[in-house]
Amino acid sequence: MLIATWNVNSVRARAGHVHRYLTESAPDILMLQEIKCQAADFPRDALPDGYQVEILGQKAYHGVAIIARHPINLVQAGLSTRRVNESGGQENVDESDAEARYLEADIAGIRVGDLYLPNGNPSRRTDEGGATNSTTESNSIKYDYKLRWMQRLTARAQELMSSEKKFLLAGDFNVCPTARDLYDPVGWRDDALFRLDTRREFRRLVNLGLTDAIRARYPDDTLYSFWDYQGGRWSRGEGLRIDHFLLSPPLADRLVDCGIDRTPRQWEQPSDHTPVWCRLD
Amino acid sequence: MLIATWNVNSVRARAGHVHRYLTESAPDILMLQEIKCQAADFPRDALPDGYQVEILGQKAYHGVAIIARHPINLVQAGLSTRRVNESGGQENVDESDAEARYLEADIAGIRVGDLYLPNGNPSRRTDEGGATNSTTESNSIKYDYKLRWMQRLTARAQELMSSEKKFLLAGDFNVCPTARDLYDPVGWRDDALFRLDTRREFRRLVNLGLTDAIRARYPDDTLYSFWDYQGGRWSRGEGLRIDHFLLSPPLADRLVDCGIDRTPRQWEQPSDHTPVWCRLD
DNA sequence: GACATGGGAG
DNA sequence: CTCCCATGTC
Repeated sequence: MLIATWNVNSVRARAGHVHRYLTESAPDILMLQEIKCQAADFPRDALPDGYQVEILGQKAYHGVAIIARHPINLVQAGLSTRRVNESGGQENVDESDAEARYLEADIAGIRVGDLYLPNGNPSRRTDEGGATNSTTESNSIKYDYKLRWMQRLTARAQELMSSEKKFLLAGDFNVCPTARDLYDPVGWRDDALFRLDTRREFRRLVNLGLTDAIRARYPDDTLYSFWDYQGGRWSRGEGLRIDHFLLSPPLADRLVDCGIDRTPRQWEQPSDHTPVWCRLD
Repeated sequence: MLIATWNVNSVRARAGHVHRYLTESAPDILMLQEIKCQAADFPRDALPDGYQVEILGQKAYHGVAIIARHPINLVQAGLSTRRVNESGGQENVDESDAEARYLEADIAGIRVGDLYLPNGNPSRRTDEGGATNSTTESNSIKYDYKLRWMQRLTARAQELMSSEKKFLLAGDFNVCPTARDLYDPVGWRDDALFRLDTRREFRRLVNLGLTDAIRARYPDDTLYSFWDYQGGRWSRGEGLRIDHFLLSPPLADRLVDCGIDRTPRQWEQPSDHTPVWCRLD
């Protein structure tokens, strides 16, 4: 069972890449982030024969999709616990569902959560004083939103830990878990992707008992999954590891191999992210 | 000597097409219209080895360029007679030079004028009366500008007829000379490309003694050089003949063959125009 | 319908 | 740097 995750930075701009990746790597499941379109605009011709797709989309931004060769049984879209009842009753939409960032499904006996965690920058709110030029620093609205979103994700993971046997969370977490996971830890000290508060919240999640597959398999390697378009980061080899697979204990036991496939980052007009994959027996 | 003209509708969007056309058809001279960029942004990699280019560009709209395998000796950019003097003295810019639409050069002993004539639509100004709902029709500002531009072009052609032996004018004239030159003469009766005033002004130009090469070679054929993107005009075969070669008498005598090459209109993401070409001995 | 622009986002 | 959108031209 081969499972992959990929932030494609617009599935319409990258339909050819998605088709090529599915054809050449033939994953059983591919979880996409930042599809940047509504479900109706998802390019179906990106899917080779035999693949199906479930989509949580919105206009212009965010958006996640799960592509698989097995039937996809949708469990929930969004992170809120309350769902719409069948008689059209009250839906209690969590703040974390305002944007299309989370899709959960059962596929071939595995529960998968596909997520696109908020970036959170700018991290600090800067109130500029007039003549004094004084600045007071507090968390920005966007950073607070990120932290709350992470808390909601952790709550969901907690539910899954209690109730489910086999599940994984994969996607673009927008978190560098440790200083080894980015090219310039000092320069990024205050960035929402690496701030101590971010890493602490990520550790809370992992400490539920999840396994960061890539780091478990390669404890000491420098591995990145994202290289900014700006500043020639790819050619300088300056990236971040922010796309992750978190495996629940029974799936961690089934981990055969995993890796980061840098090939698609070298294709024409690539996404700034490249696929991360896991093979389970 | 093979000479071609092509409205490319953005040379940056069509750099690959221009390169392919130059490679496959190998014209000695290619005159482009609607390059839609400043000279500095012209994609030089559109030129195969051995070709050079002279550009009159501006931001976003219009813009003409002459590409050739022979040295290009620029004569003038724009239609005004007065030029900048070398000591930086007064330049008398004609109204017709406000937009980048005309470039004239000597190449291999031939004077060529590359032009992108104003479209002129909307043709009529409509003053809506309030309660009465009356409308008075007079020429629009854009149509008047087109007619004046044509008059200035005719004046330039008159100068060339008097002083020069061999010259041609080629480009996007935005004029259907006769009812045979568009798919729906009745429907287009009032359009700036086919209005009687437009055709009359075009005839004044031709009547200086110029030869409309395509029509001279194919007196009775239905031939188009432009098919609107909208309404599936290409697939319906509904076009306009608005791109022309006008030859002065000595060049008309040297006309070996000419045609409209519909191939590039069938390439991926094509221009709405296709190249028109002439072979002179 | 397919270019251009400028602004917002990452 | 490379997407998205809205508006404007033809």
